Amino acid sequence: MIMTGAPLPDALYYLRNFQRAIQWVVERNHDLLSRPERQFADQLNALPTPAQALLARLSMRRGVLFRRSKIRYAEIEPLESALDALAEIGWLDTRPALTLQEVFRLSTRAELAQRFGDRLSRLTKQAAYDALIESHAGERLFQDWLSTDEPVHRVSIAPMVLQFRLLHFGNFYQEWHEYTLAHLQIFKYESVPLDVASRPFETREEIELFYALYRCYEAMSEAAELPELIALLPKAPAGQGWLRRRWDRLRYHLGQEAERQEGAETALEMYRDNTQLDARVRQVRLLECLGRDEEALQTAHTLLQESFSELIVQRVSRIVTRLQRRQGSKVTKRVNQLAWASSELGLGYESDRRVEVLVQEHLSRDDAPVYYVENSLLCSLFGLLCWDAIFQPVRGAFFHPFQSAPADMDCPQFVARRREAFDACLNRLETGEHVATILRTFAQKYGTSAPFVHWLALDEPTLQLALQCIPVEHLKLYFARMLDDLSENTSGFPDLVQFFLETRTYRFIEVKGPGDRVQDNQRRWLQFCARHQLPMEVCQVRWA
DNA sequence: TCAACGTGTG
DNA sequence: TTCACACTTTCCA
DNA sequence: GAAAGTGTGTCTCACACGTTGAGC
Ligand SMILES: [Mn+2]
Ligand SMILES: [Mn+2]
Repeated sequence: MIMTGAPLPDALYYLRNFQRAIQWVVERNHDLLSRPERQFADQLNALPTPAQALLARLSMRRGVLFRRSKIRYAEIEPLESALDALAEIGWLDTRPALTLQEVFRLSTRAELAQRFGDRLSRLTKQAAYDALIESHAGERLFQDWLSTDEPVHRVSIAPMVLQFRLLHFGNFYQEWHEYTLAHLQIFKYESVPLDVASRPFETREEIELFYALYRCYEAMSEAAELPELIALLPKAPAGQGWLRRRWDRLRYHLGQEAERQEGAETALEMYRDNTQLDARVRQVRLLECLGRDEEALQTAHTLLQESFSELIVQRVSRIVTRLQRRQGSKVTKRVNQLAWASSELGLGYESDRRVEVLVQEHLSRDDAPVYYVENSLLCSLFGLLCWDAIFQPVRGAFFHPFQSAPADMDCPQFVARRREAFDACLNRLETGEHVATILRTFAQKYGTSAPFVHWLALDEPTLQLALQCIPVEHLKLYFARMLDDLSENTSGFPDLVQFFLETRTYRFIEVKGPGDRVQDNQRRWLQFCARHQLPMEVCQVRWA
């Protein structure tokens, strides 16, 4: 009997997490699960604990093939019976046939050299593989490839485990480790109430669609040919949810790939009726490049009528101006462009330091410190103030405990769906509660993964200073514009901010070295600030 | 021999 | 699983 | 000035341990 005072650490912590995750999926997807999927969950429960633990362990490792000598866990004993239990129900193939490639992945150079000759030791593993693959096609047992007694096992149930992972997280990039990492507070997530109706997929078709989109993306990253990619593109999804946006994004990328592969017509097909505005702009641009001016103008005007986005106006009117000039017709006058403040500064060139830092040091004074913040300051203030709105438990937005953002963040209706909550947050600017709210959220949620908030870029004193020096009227203007379009207006903030302690004022400074120019999103902020008399200026640096 | 890299772990 | 920004070249009016 | 392509610094969990491959 062990009489130690300290509680023993749970050696099977990972199994508890694995079981909890599987259970999570079963509870929420009763109507969606196929018979084999339900059977998997039941069979898992029925397995002896060591066998369950072994499957959990192997599922968290990379790949599906493991050498017997690499499977060894202090808490899983006897290992043989755990292996047998998994093999018995067909979840583990104890004698899989392997390709040469798989053998290479599983073996060290020394072992391969012993089998294939010493000349291999002068080559890299990859070069040796390339030399051998011609003469060593086909599949064989590991013991037949190398002269060894050691077996290799394949986790043949892996696709099922992957399916449950997808049904749990709604993506492929999060893994079972999330449970451990969150438990250890290495990853911190906001806790949002989740009921049994919270799940990433509503229909079987949506699940299939996700796989299809994934396969198509994979093929694209492996530089597949255009016809193959188009064949992999699934049909338009029925709904308008997050999968539709992913589908449109995929089509946008496919269009770009098509342009690279000289498939202009295919590209146009991808951009047409695309709900991603990027794609529509690209459609106009491509028509312009093809010399189809009438179509381009037509599409441009439709787009400008449909969209109130400044980014669209900015990019499309540039194209329209060129088209009109080319056609010899009258060029529609641009709306008056307001000028922003701009100054010049001569500095000594230092190759090893960024120009932003040079300007920061040059301008910084004891009573007027300068910080290099770019987007981090205003975005963080916004994220901290609107924390409750962002993490409001809107139906369908949260479906597992490890989300750093609501699932519909990139949806155009994101703000509209939470209008009241956002208004309530912004209203704190009216009542003066915003300072307390921001500081409290900073202290309480520090490190919690969240959109807009850059924890490491800020500390409390800087936050305090910013809130003292930036008038609340200004914050209202900045935040209102950000809320107008979160995807377009949460970048492009200037490099530097300077706080004047005596007067409790501030200014933003965008640094431009020689050869650098104001970008589109920076220009939009500069114009907005010029229009509302907000202190944002450009500092042109020349090497003196 | 050793730095760089990959993998597994809590 | 990027993303935002800077830096570069090229083309055009 | 505009467009397109490329590069860079960020995101990095920290740590232990084994493997790899180039230089000695
Ligand atoms: Mn910058
Ligand atoms: Mn800059």
